[in-house]
Parts: sequence; C-alpha cells; structure tokens
Amino acid sequence: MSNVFHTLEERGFIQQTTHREELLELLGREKIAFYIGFDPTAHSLHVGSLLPIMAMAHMQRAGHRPIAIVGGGTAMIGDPSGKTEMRQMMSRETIAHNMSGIKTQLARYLDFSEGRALLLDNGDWLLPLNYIEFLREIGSQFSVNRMLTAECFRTRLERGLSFIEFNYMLLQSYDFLTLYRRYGCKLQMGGDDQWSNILAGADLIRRLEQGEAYGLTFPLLVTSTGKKMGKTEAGAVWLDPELTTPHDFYQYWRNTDDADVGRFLALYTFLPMKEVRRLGALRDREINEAKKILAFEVTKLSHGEEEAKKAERAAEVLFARGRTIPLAATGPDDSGANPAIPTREIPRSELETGLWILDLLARIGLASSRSDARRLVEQGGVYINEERVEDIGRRVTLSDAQGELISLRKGKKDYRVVRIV
RNA sequence: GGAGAGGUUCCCGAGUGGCUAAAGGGGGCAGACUGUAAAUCUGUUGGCUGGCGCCUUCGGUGGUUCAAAUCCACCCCUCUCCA
Repeated sequence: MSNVFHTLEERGFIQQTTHREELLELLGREKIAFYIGFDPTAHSLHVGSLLPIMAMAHMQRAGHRPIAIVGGGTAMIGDPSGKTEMRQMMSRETIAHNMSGIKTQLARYLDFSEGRALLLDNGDWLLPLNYIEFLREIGSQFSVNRMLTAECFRTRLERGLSFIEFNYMLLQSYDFLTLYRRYGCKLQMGGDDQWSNILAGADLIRRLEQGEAYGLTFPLLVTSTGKKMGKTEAGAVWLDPELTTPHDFYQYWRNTDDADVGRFLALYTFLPMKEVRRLGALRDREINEAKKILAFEVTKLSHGEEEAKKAERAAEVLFARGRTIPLAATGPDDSGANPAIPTREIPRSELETGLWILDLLARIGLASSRSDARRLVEQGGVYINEERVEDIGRRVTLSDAQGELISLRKGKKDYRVVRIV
C-alpha cells in the first residue's frame, strides 16, 4: 500500500517536516492520531482553510484519525505569528457559535462517525489552567532566549509584542501535549507560519514524555500573482453557501491564474495525479478546460454535486459567446431567471412611471451610491439587456422588460435581474 | 515615572494658514486588448447635483482667524529612548 506521506508530498502539501524519515516510517506502520488547529474567528471557514482540510481528508482516507482543534482557548490570546497587530480577543459565546458552523463544514470532508474524527475546543483544557502549576510544568521547559530567536517573534520584536501574545507558543505546545496524552496524538500539522509553534510542541512532548511527536507544515499559498488564497476584492471566499454562493465559489476557482491550475488541482481535488498532470500541462485557450474541471470538482466537494452542476450550467449561459441575454434557458426557476444571478424585485407601478438608471443601479446594489452609478454609466460600464447605457438620464421602464424580467450588467461579470412584481 | 516622535481620505504616504476633496504609490472599479486568466494601456476612485455649485472629511473637544488638515489649549491613542 502506498504511504500517505508520499501522497501528500506528491500533491504538494508538504513544506517542512520534523524527522522526515521517522515520520514517513511511522505513517506507513501505524494508524495515528494527528491534529490541526482552526481559527474560530468566524462562523464559517474560508478557502484558506481548504488546504489543511484536504490534508486531513487524505490522512483519514489512509486510515489515520484527524483531530480538528478549534482554538477556543488560544483565540482568547491571539497568535502573534507574522501579524503586525495584536489580534482582537473573542468571547466564549462567539467562539462557541463559530465552532458549530465550522463543524458542519468539516463534516463535508471528514467522517466524524464513531469517533473517526474529532472536533475539540482547546478552551476545555486551557481555561481551567492554574497559572502557577502551568508555569512550573510547562513554563520551566521553555527558554526565553531560544524563543526570541524564533522567526515568528522577530518582526514583532520590532513593533512590540505583548506578554499575552508571547505566551501563545506555550499554549499551543500545551495543546499538542494534551492531545498526545489523551489521544496519543503524534503529529501536528499546520501552515508554515506555525512552524515554530509546532516545533515547540513536539519538543515539549519529547522532553516531558520522552514521546514520539512530529510536525509537518503546509506551504503558505499565495496565487502566482501574489494574492493571498481565498481573498478577492469582495473579501474572503467562504465555505458557507450563505456567505459565498456556490456560483461565486465556482467562479472563484474558474478564474484561477493559469500558472496555478496544476498546483490547485493537486491540492484541492482528489483527481488522480496522472489526470492532474495532464490537465495542468494544457496551455493557452485549452487550459480553460482544466479550470472548469477544477471549479467543478472543488465546488462539488464543498457544496455537493447538485450545486456544482448548477453553477457550471449557469456559467455556460452567462459566458456563452455572443452574449445573449442571460435570463432564460437555465435553471429550475420557473420564472426563467437564471438562479446564479441575484434577483431584485421592483413593483410594476414604479416601472410604469419609470426609474432613473442611476437610482436603479444604486438600489439593486450594482453601485454603492448615485455618484458611483454616475461614474459607471459615464465610463460605459452599464448594460441593460446587454445593451450599453449611453445616457445618464436614461429611464428604465416596462418597455425594457423581457417578460417579467430586466437584465442589468455592470462590467464584465456582475449581473443582476430585476423581477417585476 | 521622565524625554522625544507621531495619529491624513480603503492602505502606505505627502501636505504646516487660502490655489486642498487634499500630491504620489498601492489596492478597487470601469474601458481597450483577451481565453470568464495574467500582463499591458486609458479613465476613474467622499456624498448630493442635468449643470453652476453645495455639503461632509485630515485622532477628539474647544479656541484664534475673513479663512485651518495646517496656528493655540486640553484630552485620547500609538511608537522610540531612558528609569
């Protein structure tokens, strides 16, 4: 049987590991418990968390047992790594609320039945800690001199680092130790910015328990253009369909930079590597095929096949060449509206009178204000039923309706449907 | 606790009495090109207005002045050095 380590390595998940050979051997020999921490800073995870999730899924498929830690305790501290600012601290209630959302999302990728995977809140063991005891047991194991040399504190030393943040490393190490003691957890994985923290945890276990403990980090992904993964102009791309619709989610992947397609297929889908390599090798126009597959596969994993198909169909209509008015022709919506396009309702009576285009744009969210709408129209970025609006004083009336609908577009991709009611 | 530096529009950063809705860069948005990509080029980027123009904005509050982001007072916050 192949070793997950090789799978992870081949697919590009591994940035650094401790004791490479030992870890490789361990993963081939035993089914181990391992853990990854997630940020409970929002009710939903976003695309940035997808990489660790996929890694967990691969591990679980190979028979290992994933433990997802939601940092309820550490979130109350704030990880200083890399960040220039001290992080906002969170209340327990917020954290509990966020955890529930995160669990449902993880469950799409991991099998939580019969304890095959666990989701834990480190607040459970961190909050009851006794300061003196903690200092004596854990604090005594850490050398401040050594900590100060860690990369993650470097930048912060210039800008200032509060004592509470300085302690983050100890707490995360204590997490690892606790999981080792309770669940026999031998491996911590995380983003490469966690390397120092992970190392410290593994060291702590080795020192205190003379145990086997390993660390593995993932590459910190930025796109070829240097953007952070999962961030768009509009903000984060969330896994929660309420926050980012499956259609937008699909579009995010569909618009992957050429240079990233191969890498992303390997990381974010389960397609066999042979196929990944073939698709990643496509060039120019042809690579669009690979992007479609990437978008479909990733959407399917997060939102199910049904939604992925819908998003795919919607995209075909929206971006079909020749640019037909993208209202009808798709989707189960019997009014003929394309379900991928956000719809706004406007009473018939208002259209009988007619609406100024500027007012309409602001009202349906295509422009943030009338001034913004004005700029858009002046620059030729607004279309009604695929016809460019030339006149700032344009009125929109019933005569613009196609059936019960009017199609509005801003720029290349931003559609809105007005439904007359 | 003492000494100093600083808080400007989404971000960085210029501006030290009127010509400043505020240089420049980044980012965003739109247009051209194109492959729903990237790169590039152009325009634009507080609000209201058909337009003249009007209104709000430079940490907070109050003051000086015909006129303040710019001067004064007090306050809040951040950073650096010393203890």
